[in-house]
Amino acid sequence: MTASEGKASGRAQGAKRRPTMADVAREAGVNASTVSRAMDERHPFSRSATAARIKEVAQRIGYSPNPAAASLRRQSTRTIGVVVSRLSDGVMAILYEEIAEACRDHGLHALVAITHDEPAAEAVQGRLLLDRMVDGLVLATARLDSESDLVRELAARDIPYALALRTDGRGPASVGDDKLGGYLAARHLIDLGHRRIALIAGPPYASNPVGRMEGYRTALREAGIAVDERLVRPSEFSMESGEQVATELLSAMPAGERPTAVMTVNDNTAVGVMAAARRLGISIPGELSLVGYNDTPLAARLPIPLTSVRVPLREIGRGAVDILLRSIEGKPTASAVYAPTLIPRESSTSAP
Amino acid sequence: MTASEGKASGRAQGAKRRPTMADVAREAGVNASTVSRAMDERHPFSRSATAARIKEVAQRIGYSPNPAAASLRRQSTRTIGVVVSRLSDGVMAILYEEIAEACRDHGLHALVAITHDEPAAEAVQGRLLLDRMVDGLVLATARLDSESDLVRELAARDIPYALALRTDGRGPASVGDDKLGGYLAARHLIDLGHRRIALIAGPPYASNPVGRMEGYRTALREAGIAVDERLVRPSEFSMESGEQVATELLSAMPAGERPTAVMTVNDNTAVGVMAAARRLGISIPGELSLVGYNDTPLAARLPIPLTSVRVPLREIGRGAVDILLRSIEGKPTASAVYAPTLIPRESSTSAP
DNA sequence: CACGTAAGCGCAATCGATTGCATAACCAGT
DNA sequence: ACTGGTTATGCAATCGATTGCGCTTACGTG
Repeated sequence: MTASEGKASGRAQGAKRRPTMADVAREAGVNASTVSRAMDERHPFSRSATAARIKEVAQRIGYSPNPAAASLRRQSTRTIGVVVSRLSDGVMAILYEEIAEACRDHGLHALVAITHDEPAAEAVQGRLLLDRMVDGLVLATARLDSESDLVRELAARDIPYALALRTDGRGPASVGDDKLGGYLAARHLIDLGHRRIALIAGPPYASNPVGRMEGYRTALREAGIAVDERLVRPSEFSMESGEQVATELLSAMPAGERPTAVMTVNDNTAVGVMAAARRLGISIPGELSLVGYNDTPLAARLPIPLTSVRVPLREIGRGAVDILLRSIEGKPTASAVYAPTLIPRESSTSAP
Repeated sequence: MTASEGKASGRAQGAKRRPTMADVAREAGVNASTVSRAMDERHPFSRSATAARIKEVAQRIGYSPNPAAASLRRQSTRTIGVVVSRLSDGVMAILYEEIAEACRDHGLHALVAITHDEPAAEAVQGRLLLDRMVDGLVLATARLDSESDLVRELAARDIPYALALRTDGRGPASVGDDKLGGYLAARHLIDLGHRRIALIAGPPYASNPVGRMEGYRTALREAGIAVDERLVRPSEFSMESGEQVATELLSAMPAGERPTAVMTVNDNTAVGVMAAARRLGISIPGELSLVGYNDTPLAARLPIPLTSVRVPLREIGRGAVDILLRSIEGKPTASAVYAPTLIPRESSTSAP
């Protein structure tokens, strides 16, 4: 406890009540409404001499506005909600960090809610955020299969929202170009001379695997390679699932027909493939080239550095916030698609 | 846009104004204050027949309380702030998820703020949270070296807080038993017959590396092994740093004196060691046993599954919230320490 | 010099929930 | 029937910032 400094405002009470706008007003000899206007950067008055003096007083007595009071009166919290499946997923975590930073740049705050990948939790968490009076939502949990209850509710209640990272094929979305990413990965392997290229594709309800598969098919078609459907496998996003699917793929196939390359829906799955390959005694990249997706920090540092497709999460996050802001301001919105980049590393090499 | 459904409450105005307590009161034929009491679960009246009827009405017209108004009047937001270094760090992300869930169980909300490991950002982010009127803070950014500006300010302004995961050696903290964890890891390697055990220890400003090193020293002393200080190296927490330090450690040493085992401050660092070993042609676990820390999901799925020390993040997170709640309620607080567990996997085996 | 216009600023209402105080209703005990 | 004691509920003030309305002042122009 520092020795009690003589507070400039000579109030007797020793209590540490948080100063309010009225305190600033009294101290500056103006009305509270003037203080309010002085503090509001969007107001031209806030750049006048009086405003400067008021801000100086505010600074001195340690005033900061009470957001509850402002939200109540303004009927807007300057806060948006972000719904993600989980933060322990590196991609989601980075996406959220970018969204939060973009918000700060726009003078907004962000609240996260987590669904743990349970589809029913989306609506629950979304409503929880709406109860907190958020001005809009960013959803990173969109699915292609069922129309989301939450999205329907948002549309019905006319609440602004934006989809990020994944799309439901309808709403305004900020996403990576999965078709291009899938194409780049496949094309990379084709250029290295591979002809038997497997795809571990992820679940069909997510837009990303679907787009990436399309890109894969396009690249193969372009190169005159017929797609062997046995080499295209669905999976979950996890390492476990990747390992399991890869084990099936690599073991249950006559030696000659075994793929010489695998591309996966994400880096986690690729790690699973590495584990499976090691267990089966298949060397990477000697006998099997491998390409992941997302270029998570892990990819570059794996014992065998992983070729991966880098997704511009920063742009996707900022794009989602931009869409949402336009929507909040009542302007028309359009989806945005950002191009990924292939990062070649040691896990992919020329076909044997 | 779905066709406008006739809202149950027969108000004429087509606008979709959010119903307020006054609406519920009118509909139920009581005063707003009665509605307030009926909704407050801590109030005995909320379990009466009238209360049930009021809640039914609230449900029907789709009322949910406006938290801004409640916070303003109550002078408490029922929200706590959580300061972490980054969410893209798996351990921090899980910790935050657990804290958020613990909060929900207590009817609280959680707000995250991110410092990106910049010491100066802690105070900035903390103040931002305080400006939002959070009722308390959980800090996962404690350092041993400098006394934190933020902690000093919290103490001075008498604002409840709890440290999580890391401690500054002073404030109330909820942490894992790093001394025990370090001991378990070292003991495991000693039991496998290793005598030359290196430690990549992490930076000295964080409490965890320091504790783990202590445990390491205790285990070695107990086994009658003199600590070779050349084998104890500081590092950052990153994979990059792990790889660099491991490269120095493993290459700049006469063959006979090279360690037969390495334990690291976390799994990331261990991945870096794997990369370094592979580059130097040292096989794991054949020539070098490796033990990580934190048991991140990655550890089990690495090409060579990593022996690691599992930290009870759930308990640590909940413990931090418990401490904070007690502090908010004005009760005395005490630090809590939770025991970790060693999870043996393939990366550690008998000494050559 | 008078008048029009705009900027500066005060007044008071307002946002929606909570809570101290007061009144009314009700119950049991004697 | 009366009294002391709950319990249910209404009334009105309150939390702190915002904002429409309108008065005052300053400045520029013909």
